[in-house]
Amino acid sequence: MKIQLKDNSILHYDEAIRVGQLAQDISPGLGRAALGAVVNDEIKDLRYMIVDDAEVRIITFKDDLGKRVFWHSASHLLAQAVKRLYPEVKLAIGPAINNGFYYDFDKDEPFSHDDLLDIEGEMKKIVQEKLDIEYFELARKDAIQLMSSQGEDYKLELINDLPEDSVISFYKQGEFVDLCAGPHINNTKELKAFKLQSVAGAYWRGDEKNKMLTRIYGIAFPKQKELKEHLEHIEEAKKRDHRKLGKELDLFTIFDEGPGFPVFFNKGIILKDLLINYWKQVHKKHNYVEVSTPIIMNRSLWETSGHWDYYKENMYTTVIDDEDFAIKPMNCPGGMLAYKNKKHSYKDLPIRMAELGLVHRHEMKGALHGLMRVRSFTQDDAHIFMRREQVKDEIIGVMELIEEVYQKFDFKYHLELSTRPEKRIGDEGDWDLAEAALKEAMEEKDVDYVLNEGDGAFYGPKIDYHLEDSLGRTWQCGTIQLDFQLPIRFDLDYVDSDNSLKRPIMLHRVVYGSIERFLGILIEHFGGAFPSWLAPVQVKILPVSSAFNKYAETLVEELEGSDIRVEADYRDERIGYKIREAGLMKIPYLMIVGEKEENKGTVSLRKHGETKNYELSIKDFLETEINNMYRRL
RNA sequence: GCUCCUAUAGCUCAGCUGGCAGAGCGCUUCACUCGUAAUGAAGAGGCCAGCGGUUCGAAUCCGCUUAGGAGCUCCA
Repeated sequence: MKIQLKDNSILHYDEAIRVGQLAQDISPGLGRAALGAVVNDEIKDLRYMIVDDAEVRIITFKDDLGKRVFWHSASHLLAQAVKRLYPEVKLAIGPAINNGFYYDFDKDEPFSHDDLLDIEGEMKKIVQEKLDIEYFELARKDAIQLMSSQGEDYKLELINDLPEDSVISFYKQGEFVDLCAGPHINNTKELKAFKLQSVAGAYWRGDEKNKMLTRIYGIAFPKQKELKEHLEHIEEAKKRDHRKLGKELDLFTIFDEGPGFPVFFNKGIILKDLLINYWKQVHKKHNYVEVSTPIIMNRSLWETSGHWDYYKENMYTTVIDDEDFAIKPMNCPGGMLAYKNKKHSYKDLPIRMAELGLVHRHEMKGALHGLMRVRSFTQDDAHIFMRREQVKDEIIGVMELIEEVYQKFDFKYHLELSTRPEKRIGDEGDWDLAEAALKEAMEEKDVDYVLNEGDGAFYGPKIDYHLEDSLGRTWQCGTIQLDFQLPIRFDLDYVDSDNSLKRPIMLHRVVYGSIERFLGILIEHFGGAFPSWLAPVQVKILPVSSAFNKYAETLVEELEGSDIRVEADYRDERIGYKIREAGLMKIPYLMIVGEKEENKGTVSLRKHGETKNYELSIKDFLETEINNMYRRL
């Protein structure tokens, strides 16, 4: 007997029986429950069946939901093993995440590396025991009794927070029972390949006022081969780490003498300058004007802006002539002064006032991360002052600018919209207007976004652009934030057509976010092998022996005359050695020159990542390669 | 800031249960004048992150500090 499902998948007899049986057990109140993992003979792929109300769907490990189900079950496997080895440990929560799963435990002594190996061993045993993973429900009273009998205080807290009428569901495998909404795979035997990766601290319910629990992270796959590939992929990704490449490629470093304060070397500065030049070009095109405001300003400015009261622990302060001063953590107050410097007409708006501003913030030391999170960075800021009816178009304009820049670098990114938080200022009408403007802008641009309800700044809602690093961690770079607070605090105005004074609406926005963070992303994105327009050294000339150094010098001059960033390696080293070294520095173009080339007035061109050689003249090189390169600009 | 882990030559790392500080790369010098990813030889280079403790004796064990890493929290 076979059953045909909605998506035309075929189930075999015993699987179908199981579907029928389990479907009966599912309570109507349950959103969905996993019915089990089966191996489809034809597709040879691990599959699960999910009942979504009445609809039966089949998902596989390839689906995002399939992965989450699988990893969630792996987290239960982890918890079961931990409870067997350490019965005194209390369980907190154990969800699937984007790349694996974790489980939070409350344990007096932290887990050591060896403990992880023991736990993995116990997990393997449980897999071999082939325990069915069973679903059941309890009335609130019984659920509380069960969890308190097991001393699971955290689970009790979770149950108590569930709404009165909600179904309280559990999953059971062997002796192990866990409060859980599911779904899960149906038997521990499917969890064939897993690895516990790390131990970390994490606050209970993500609140730093709560107790810090011990979190174990892990990853699991249906097949050993997939696990191996995944772990290899991580190792490869680590080679692209911008901190490692920053050192290897001589771009930047961070000395112990200045934690969080990066030091850029010449090649890093070239990259920064290229980013800045491109930025200026794009902003000019989009009709921005540029200003520059001081790094240090007095206390009264920061009191007006509110930073002195609300942001003080992140600010570096000093005393000059007995007066308090602060080093700016943000550029906006300076921008407000620049706007206020003269009266504005409604005809002047929108004013798009850009500033590459160096800001300093006293970030917590544990938050620092290479160039991604530093204490001193350059924001590619701009403040747009506009009339009410210009808001949506200005937002769209900024979105288009950000897209233009990110596309140039082929970046993968996603958008997040954060709306009004509980603690906020300003009247509801302004919030309505602002949120509507952001939403409309995104709808008009037809972009997907993640909605973070209640996650906006206290002064206004925002759109954030998140970019991925080599390990898939995302970093907020671009942001568009509406702000009602500062125009009021600084009493900004413009003269409207009826000669009345009106308050402009302001938005803050950054495209790169910070030059430093963006550069970090950029380094990891290209793995240090920058496209030729960005490479700090574009061409390296390698004479085969010192007899050809003279010829190399003439080539250097010729290329420099065409504004190519060029170096030559005049050392008495073998050509193979020079090529290897230049290759490790990921220089896009190597020009090898010896007797043959000198006689013909050519070079032997070798492109990064290729072993082929092209013999051509500098003139041809400039006309083909370099023209191509700048055509992409 | 919190939890766990880490710190040995410029870089990457070895150094077992405490007993004279090691390698490769890089650097310097010499020889080779070289044809597409490492020429050979010699040499210099270390208060084993810092401070304290245990010990006859500490790179090694313990504590504190500093810095780094994985997360959490917070943020561009």
